[in-house]
Amino acid sequence: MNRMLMPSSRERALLSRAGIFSELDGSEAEALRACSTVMASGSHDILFQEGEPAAYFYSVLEGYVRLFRLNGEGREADIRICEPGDSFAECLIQAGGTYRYGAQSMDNTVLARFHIGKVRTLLAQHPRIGTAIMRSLSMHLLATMECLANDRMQTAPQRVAHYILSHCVEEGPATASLRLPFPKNLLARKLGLAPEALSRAFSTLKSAGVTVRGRSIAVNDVNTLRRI
Amino acid sequence: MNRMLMPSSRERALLSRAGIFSELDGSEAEALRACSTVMASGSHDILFQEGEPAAYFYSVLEGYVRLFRLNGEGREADIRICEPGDSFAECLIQAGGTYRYGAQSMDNTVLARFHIGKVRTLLAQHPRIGTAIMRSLSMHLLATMECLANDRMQTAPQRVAHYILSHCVEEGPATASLRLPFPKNLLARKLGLAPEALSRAFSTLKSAGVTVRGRSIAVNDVNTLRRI
DNA sequence: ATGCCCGTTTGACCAAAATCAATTTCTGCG
DNA sequence: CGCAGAAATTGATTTTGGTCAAACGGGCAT
Repeated sequence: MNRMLMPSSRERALLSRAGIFSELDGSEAEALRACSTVMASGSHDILFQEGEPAAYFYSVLEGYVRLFRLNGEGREADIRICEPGDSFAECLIQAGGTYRYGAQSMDNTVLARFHIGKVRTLLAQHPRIGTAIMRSLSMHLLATMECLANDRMQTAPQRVAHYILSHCVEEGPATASLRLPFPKNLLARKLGLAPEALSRAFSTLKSAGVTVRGRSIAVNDVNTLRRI
Repeated sequence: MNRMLMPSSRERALLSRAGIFSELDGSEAEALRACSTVMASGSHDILFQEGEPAAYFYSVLEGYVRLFRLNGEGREADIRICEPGDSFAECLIQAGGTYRYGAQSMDNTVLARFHIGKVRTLLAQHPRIGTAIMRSLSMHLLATMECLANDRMQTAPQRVAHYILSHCVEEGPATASLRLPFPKNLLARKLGLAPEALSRAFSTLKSAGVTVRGRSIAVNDVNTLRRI
C-alpha cells in the first residue's frame, strides 16, 4: 500500500538522493521539490501499469523498482532495474499520454513522485530543470542502448563478468570485490537472465577466479575477467 | 567519402525532413539550421566510431544508418537502424565527451550534422529547441526500451509479426500490406536477428497468412497475425 | 532445536537461434 | 539477354539459455 509522508527536513534529505536534483541550485531545486511528494511502497506493490494515464514520473530514494513489459499471455520482460538515485518515466514530460511499461517495487521502497503537468509548466521559468531532465534522459538512453548491445552480443557469463567489472572496487594490484546491494534474482532480471542461468554463469566464472559468497563477490584477477 | 553540400534551398528542403525541426517555428528552425551542415556519405562509410570525441549529432535525411557496438573479438551488435527523419547522438549534448557507439551508413545517405557545442549554446535563447531535443530523446528511449523488451520476451516469428503489424497499411477488412523501404538484411539487424533467422521467421509466418515477394509483404488476416 | 519459507543451486531436457555451408534467386550492368 | 555479384533461402549442426523439478542453505519464528 502506498503512503504519503508529510514534508519535513527528513523528507528533504531523502529527496536530495534523487539524481535529478544533482546539478540544480537552491531555487531550482525548491521549485522542483514543490512539484513532488515522497511516498513509500511495499515490496511487490505495483506503482503503475502499462496503459494507465501518466500523471507522475518518479525517482527512487530507497529500495528498488523494476520496469517491465507484459505480453498478452502471461510472459513478461524486465526492461530496467532502478536503484536509489535513479529516475523513471520522465520521458513522459514530452512523450505524454499513458505509461508505456509497468513499474513495481521490489523491496520496501521510498520514492519521490513528480507531477508531470507541474514540472512541464516549470520549464519556462527554470530552463536548467529542463537541462537536468535532458541529462537524465540521455543517461537512461545510453544505458538502455548498452544493455541492448550486451544482450545481443554477449553470453551470460560475459554479461556477468561485464557487470562485475563495472561495479567492483579494486583492492590489490589485480584483486577486486563487490557486494551486491540487492538479491541475486534482481541481478538476474537486470541482465535479462533466469536465476538458474545467472547461477550457472557464476559457476562458469569460478574458473576465471570469481568467488561468490551470498551477495559478496571477489575477483582474483580482473585481467582474466576482462578477457572473458 | 563524406562530402559537404553548399547551403541552398534544396538543402533547406532536405533539412526539413529532420524530425527534430518538426515543432519549431521559423526563427528557432533558422537558428538550429545555422548550426548544421548537410553531408552525403556512401554505403558502408563509417560516420564515427565508439570512443571518438563527439563534435556532432546527426539526423538522417535520406538513406539508412546503423548504430552498433563492437566487442574486442570481432563481434558486433546493431543497436538501432535510423531511417529518414531520425536523429542520433543528440544525447551527447548533455552526456558529452565521446561517442558511445559507432555509426555507419548502410546506403548512399544524406544527413544533417549539428555541432553539439553550438546547439548547447543556443538552448538559453531558444528553450523550445531544448524541448524538441527532449522529445527526441524521450522517443528514442521509449523505442529502445520497447526493443529490449521485445528481444527478451518474444521469439523471432513474434518479433517479425509485431514489426509487420506496426508498419503495415490496412486495405480490406482484414488484409494489409507493407513494402519494406530497405533490404531484408537491414530488417534482420533491426530485429536483432541473423538473416537466416529472419528468413525462417517469414517462412513460419506463411501459415499465418503472410506472403513475401521481395520487399513486399502481404497479410491475409491481421487478426491471425496478432495472435502469433 | 525444529519447522517453514524464500532464495539459490543443480540436474535434466528442450526449444530457439547462431553458425557454417551450400544452393537458389534476384538485381543491376554491359 | 547473359553474367556477375549480392541477397536470400535452405539444410545441418552447435551453442546457449529457458523451463521444470528437486534439493540445499540461510534466516526467522516458534
